[in-house]
Amino acid sequence: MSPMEHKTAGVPTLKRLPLYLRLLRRMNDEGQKYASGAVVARELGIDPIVVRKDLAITGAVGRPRLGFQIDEIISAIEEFLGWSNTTDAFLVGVGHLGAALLGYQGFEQHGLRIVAAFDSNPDIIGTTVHGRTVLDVVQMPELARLMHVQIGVLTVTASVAQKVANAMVEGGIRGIWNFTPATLDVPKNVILQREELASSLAVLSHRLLLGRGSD
Amino acid sequence: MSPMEHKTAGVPTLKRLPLYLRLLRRMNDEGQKYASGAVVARELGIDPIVVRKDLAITGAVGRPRLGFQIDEIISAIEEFLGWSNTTDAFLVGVGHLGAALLGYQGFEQHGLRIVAAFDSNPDIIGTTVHGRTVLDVVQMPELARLMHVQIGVLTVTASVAQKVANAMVEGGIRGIWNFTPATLDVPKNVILQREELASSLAVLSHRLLLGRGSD
DNA sequence: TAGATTGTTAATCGATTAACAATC
DNA sequence: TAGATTGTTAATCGATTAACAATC
Repeated sequence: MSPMEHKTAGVPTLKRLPLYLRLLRRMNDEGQKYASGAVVARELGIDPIVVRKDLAITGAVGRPRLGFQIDEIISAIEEFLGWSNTTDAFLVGVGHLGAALLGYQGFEQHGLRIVAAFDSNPDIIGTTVHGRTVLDVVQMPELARLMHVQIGVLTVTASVAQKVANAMVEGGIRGIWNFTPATLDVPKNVILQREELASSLAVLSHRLLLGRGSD
Repeated sequence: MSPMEHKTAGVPTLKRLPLYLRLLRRMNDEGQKYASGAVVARELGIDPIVVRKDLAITGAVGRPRLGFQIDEIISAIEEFLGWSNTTDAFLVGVGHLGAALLGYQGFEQHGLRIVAAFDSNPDIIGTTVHGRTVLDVVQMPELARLMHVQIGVLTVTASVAQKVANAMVEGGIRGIWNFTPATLDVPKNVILQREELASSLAVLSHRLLLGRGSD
């Protein structure tokens, strides 16, 4: 009940919160003042009880008959995820995927600002990709320390992933968003988030094989 | 026990299977003949009991003391995921992300071959991206039917996602890999796999906020 | 008041973890 | 034989689903 206390949520809940947030922001843009968990559930095709439990964990309080005041529930979710203030991030590896992520405008709405991009390829260093000059990766750890960068986005080839991850840790980076297939070894206090396309594809492939839809 | 019977696996298991597969292929390339679940577990930082259960579901049989014969276990996982034969896919939306996915060589190892790319932008139609000429999206449904394409990779902007998804369904596509933030409405027999970067980021952000590492 | 929605408590389900017998 | 590993059975944990009282 203390104001700054932070409940911990399960991974399934955390993964659903951004979906609610996106919908609620849209409803807010449309000028609506209240949103009920029931409506959110219907719109997203999620069980209403799940929505209620998820929203409850953010600490938001709804009103029977009306639902949640939209600006309040949006703030509650943002606070809970740490998205009320943007966190600075470095991106290392400006290949196709890295460039695509640099070009994605939506991250700021999710509390992430990629403030600089790095590569080791001399042909890429010095070029400008989506408004950011690509710097030499050797400068990365020092700059990370200087700028107190918290998150590293890792879009290099698998063979150098561990080396770059080490450099990120050296630079004081606390969370690594790993888009490579490499299994990384980092100190226990560093948070790893793996983005595994193969895993998603496996779920799709297996379901396709079973021939069962989204029921 | 019938030869073509297919057990159904939970999502967590399905997401881990590609990790095992990648490691086992590498061990195979290194000339190893046997791999124990224990070694796989150690290498990937996963509980050995989980690995044993996951491998068991593919139908593979190991030998005490030795482990699994590598070529057999690789085949078992591939069969289970439907990755022993590649499935043809169409990609629609050749923006930054679409181009990045077209450039990714690894999909064939995961049973996916993107055989054609489509867009609606006249400036992009006709250009060649990573060896594939971009076609007009109006041709997509007809070609999908003709070529019996099973999977559609959706990398368009959110505002046209539903329309393109409808066209994919019209073309007989059975599984849609949705890289847009849109919530899609498709017939029950069509399988949706959503790739939600915001969800991954939410998990990372929340953990960062709690200050707890990967323990 | 009547009715829809919240928030909580209980029941069910599935995944993870633990324990151990079987096997080579 | 001894010992490592498989495969199975049981226990625990957490998430989902169900039921219902409280509230505006």
